[in-house]
Amino acid sequence: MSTTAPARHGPETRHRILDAAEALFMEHGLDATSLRMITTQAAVNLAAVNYHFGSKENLIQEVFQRRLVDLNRNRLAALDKVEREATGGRVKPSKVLEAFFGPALELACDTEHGGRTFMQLLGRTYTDPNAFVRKFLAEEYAEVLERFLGALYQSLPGVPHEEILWRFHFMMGATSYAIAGTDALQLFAGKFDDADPSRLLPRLMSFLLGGLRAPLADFGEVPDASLSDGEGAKAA
Amino acid sequence: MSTTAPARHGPETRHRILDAAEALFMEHGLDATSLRMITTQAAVNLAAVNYHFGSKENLIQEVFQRRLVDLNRNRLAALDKVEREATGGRVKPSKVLEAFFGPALELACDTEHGGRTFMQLLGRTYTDPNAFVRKFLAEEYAEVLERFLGALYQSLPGVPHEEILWRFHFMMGATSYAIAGTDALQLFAGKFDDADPSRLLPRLMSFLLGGLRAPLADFGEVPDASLSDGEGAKAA
DNA sequence: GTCTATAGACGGATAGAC
DNA sequence: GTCTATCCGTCTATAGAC
Repeated sequence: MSTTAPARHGPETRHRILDAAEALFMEHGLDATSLRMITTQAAVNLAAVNYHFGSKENLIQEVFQRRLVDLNRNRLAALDKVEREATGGRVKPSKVLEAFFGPALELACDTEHGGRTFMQLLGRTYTDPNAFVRKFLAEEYAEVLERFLGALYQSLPGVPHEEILWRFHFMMGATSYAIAGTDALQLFAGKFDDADPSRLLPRLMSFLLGGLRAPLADFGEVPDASLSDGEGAKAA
Repeated sequence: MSTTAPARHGPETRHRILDAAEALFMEHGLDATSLRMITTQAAVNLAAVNYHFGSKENLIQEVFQRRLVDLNRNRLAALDKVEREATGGRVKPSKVLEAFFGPALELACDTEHGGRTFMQLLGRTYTDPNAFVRKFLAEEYAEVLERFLGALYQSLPGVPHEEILWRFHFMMGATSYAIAGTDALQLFAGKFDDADPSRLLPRLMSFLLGGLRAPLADFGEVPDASLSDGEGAKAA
């Protein structure tokens, strides 16, 4: 076919390893997934992992980076768009939320190419005890978080930044659980009539916006207007 | 001292193992914590774990049960009280939330006797990939969940049960992250001026109530009154 | 680039003396 | 109840032939 005897599965092997690792990490967790499980499922040789990635830690890192780079780029692009189209320079909090959580939920709806699997994995990894993983995720998120927090500060003038920080934290928690736990967690097993992730977006957005704009607990002097959006939570 | 040469550390050894296990499970995760790490920290012999608990799985189970039994009993007692004191048989949603999340946050404030450690551990364990752990937690929660969901259904008449289910899911997610992630997660590292868990309660309650009572995304025909509490979120 | 074989460390669990 | 010593399995990573 080609010039010289080609390497049988050059870049293909890498992808198969990454795909298998992603699925198994989701199913069993980072720690409990061995390289042997990964290479078996990927139908490649055990040594291929260390050849292509050097170590399990590097493999983990690449599994996350592969998807996170796109996801966070989409988020920043969405925020750019929202800020460009803001009427009178005033960005609505709901628009900021949609720019951040929308792309994540969109990815979580992709059951065809593993996007859903990845988002479930990501959600539970935020609280992974492994220090290396947490540090890596924090670095990967630093820029996006900075941008979105800044946008929220501006869109909610008069609200203490610390309060916004907390609520953003709460919102990430609610979202992560909603994605990671829908069919993984057994607490609500059999209770959801409808686990379709595409119907999650409007539900979640409504909840998040309600929480974000709730009356402040300790700062009664802040006028309600600064917490308002000008419109109610709306379906997508 | 006593009659015959007594067993040197009868029940004490059990407690030391449980305490050490709790702390180490929190710090490193269930999987990454070896029995050797536990027995070293507890200053007991390696074989003591299998003597007292039979297996690592049983040890894990007892670590959780020890605290969960009390926590869930407190929750049910708080709900009983709320239902007894309800004016006109109508229980406010905010009271139901306080009965469920109040005892959890109270325990999370106990830094003296490991309550905080346990709640951080519990928060991340909800999404643990280990099927055994998830199944066990689900069973431990079944009764409480049933009772609280029923109370919420009654306190929010006209709101579809499925919607309440989802919002309860969101609320548990927000709470778990708030507790588990405050100093474990690095995403917001250095950003919180005040990580004092005792100040978390009013912040979180306000957020949760705002989310629970947010306008419904898909069911615009429900009157606002059914989502209202009669009072705003209030500080603790 | 792919493979086999194995090194070297660590895991949970147990047998049996005390 | 406590301890030492050990079995046996699995893990990551690597060396070296092809």
